Amino acid sequence: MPYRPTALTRKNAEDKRDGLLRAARSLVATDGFKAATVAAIAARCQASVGSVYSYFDSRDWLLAEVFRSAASHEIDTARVAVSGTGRPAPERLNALIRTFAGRALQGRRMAWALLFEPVSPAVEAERLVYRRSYTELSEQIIRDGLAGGDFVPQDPGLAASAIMGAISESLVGWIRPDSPEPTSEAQAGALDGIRLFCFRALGAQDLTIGGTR
Amino acid sequence: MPYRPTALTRKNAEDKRDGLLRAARSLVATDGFKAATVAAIAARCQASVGSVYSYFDSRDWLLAEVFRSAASHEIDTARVAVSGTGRPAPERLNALIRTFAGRALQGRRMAWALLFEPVSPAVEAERLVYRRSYTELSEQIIRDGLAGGDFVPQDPGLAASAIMGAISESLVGWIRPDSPEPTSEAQAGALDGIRLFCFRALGAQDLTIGGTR
DNA sequence: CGTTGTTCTGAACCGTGGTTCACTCCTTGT
DNA sequence: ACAAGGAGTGAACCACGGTTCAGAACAACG
Repeated sequence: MPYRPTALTRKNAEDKRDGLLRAARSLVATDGFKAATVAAIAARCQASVGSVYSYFDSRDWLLAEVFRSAASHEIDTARVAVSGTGRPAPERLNALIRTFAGRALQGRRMAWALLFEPVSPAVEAERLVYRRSYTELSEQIIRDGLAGGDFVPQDPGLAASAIMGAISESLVGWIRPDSPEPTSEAQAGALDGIRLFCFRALGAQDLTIGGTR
Repeated sequence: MPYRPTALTRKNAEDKRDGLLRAARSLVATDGFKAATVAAIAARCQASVGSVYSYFDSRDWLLAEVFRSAASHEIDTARVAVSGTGRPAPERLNALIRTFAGRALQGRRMAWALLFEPVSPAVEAERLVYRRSYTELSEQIIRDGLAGGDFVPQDPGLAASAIMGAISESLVGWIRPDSPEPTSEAQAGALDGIRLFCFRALGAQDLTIGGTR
């Protein structure tokens, strides 16, 4: 029954919307999509459940937007890391692996949410484009490497999928919600193992190209 | 209100239980765990919802048992396919890939259910041991191959995970519920691509060892 | 047949969390 | 001041499917 909003009209509507979005995102980053109930999101903003629905059509849309924003941030980061068509493909692939796996190990809960947590179909659709973006990034690098003779001939699409799968599966043990925080040595070791695995799989001649650093 | 059971007392209790299990399994094989509601399972056996609970403690347990039985059948098949400690590791790895991927492409809906469909935590726990079994199978082969000098030195655990991930991810596009049935040529092509990818990743010298057939 | 014990039945119940909407509170215009 | 209108509120609503349980249906036995 109290009415608290401190001098904000629809001028601040965008702010409010962003606030809800940020609240939801923070909940997801901490405890996954499951925990981002409408009630919890509203509570974070001292808002009411009902008001959420004046900014979003449904919880699904809200969460889809959260996913989209978080995912596109990840993708953008990766895209920057692998950019530079002139750079050697192995080096760029290494950058992709380092960025993808490194960031996942940093923000484990969010990575889990983005990659593995069961979500509603609406959010799953976003995940599909997210994964596909990564795979396409990888595929382009492989194509370039193929053209430059860095890798042995193969189907770039299949290779890209397999590589993303290999990385994901290697990661899943580390970022599973109830798994203990890995030591940084363990992380480095895993990361290097993944890199070697992928480089060998692609048939890169020099496994140290675009090496550890 | 009618009472239909045709002359069956608790002597046939096991049969009835099996019937429910089989009904559930068939529903899962057709439409996934989601579709295996208690009501649907009961209906398949001309049983009532309530009677299901005289054979199973809960739906979760029932589905966990369905998962266990289906999964262990898969694992057993794979175990047989890769058996023979004397056989060369590359050949055994190839058998694993062929069995795993081939069977998944055969029974796509069931493979989807076992590998990817979102399920309750109780069933997810079963999935964990299922995946782990496959990974261990793969890991053992890699260890043997390492000992025999078939593969280049590497962490067998990491390699096993990565390989399972590579296979799974390469498969997911083909067995996703709404994806079209792939032609057998496409299947063969994908399978061969996966095999080459894995062999290269492990650093097998002769990629044709344990080859297409 | 009655009695007793067992199994089956399915409508009602329940927990959960997204969604709605009649109402309240505040701001703005006159 | 007061009316109009927009924003916020949260309890009630709803959908869904798993779970329960009081009673019906049946078989076995005397």
